Amino acid sequence: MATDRLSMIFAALADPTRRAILARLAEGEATVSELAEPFSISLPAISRHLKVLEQAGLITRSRTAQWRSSSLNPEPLREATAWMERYRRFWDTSFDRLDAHLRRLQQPQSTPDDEQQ
Amino acid sequence: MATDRLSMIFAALADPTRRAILARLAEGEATVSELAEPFSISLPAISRHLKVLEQAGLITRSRTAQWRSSSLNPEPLREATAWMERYRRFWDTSFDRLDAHLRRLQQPQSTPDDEQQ
DNA sequence: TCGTTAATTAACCAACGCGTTAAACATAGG
DNA sequence: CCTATGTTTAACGCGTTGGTTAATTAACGA
Repeated sequence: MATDRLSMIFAALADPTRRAILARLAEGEATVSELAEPFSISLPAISRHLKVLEQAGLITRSRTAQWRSSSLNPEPLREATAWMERYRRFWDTSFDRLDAHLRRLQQPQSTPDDEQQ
Repeated sequence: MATDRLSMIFAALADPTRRAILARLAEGEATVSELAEPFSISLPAISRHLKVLEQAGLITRSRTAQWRSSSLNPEPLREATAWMERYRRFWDTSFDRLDAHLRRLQQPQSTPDDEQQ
């Protein structure tokens, strides 16, 4: 498994089944069986997708009786968006204009920097 | 390899070395050797990271003489951000307030939906 | 043409990801 | 208790990823 948090988040999002699960959870919390219903894969497979999402912090889980219900935790999505946001000036033209404006006003130009490894 | 575009983008971003390469490319285009310099891994390894980034559409490559220079292509980052944007209302409180406001005004509530698979 | 430099491809290996089925665990409830 | 239901864990297969070193390709330049 990936060691750093951001890698875990992106890796979790790299699977279409997991993204679909998140989309479902956006409508409200759901049990494992409910989440598995739209898919043609086994329950253990779903169970492990949920573990990946949980370890990435994208869902939180609670138990009542024999049901484990998952609910969306958006925090990591905010983190991932924040990382990408640093590149926004490369595609968002209005941001480009803002960027140019700020650069005219202030002295330092900031460029995105990633974690060194 | 992942089949859909979004999965390829997220998978490409899931590696810290590749994110660092993107950060370096945000400062301007660079050759393979220049990109490899900060890392303690071999040139072939870097070469394959670049192939992953290229296939995800995150970089474009050009050649002059024996140098292959890479430059950032932000489009996929915009795509990925657009996907996450649908969940913004779950963490952004000002969006929450806007969302609540819109829900009060209009009848249908929209929830994010993912690609079915 | 020959050597040097830049980069990729080939061949290999260990670890991981994602699926399976079968077994085990946890809780409710007759 | 025993059984049914919901979920996870175990054990396995198989393709992919991410690294290595060695060989190959590509282009320049004396």
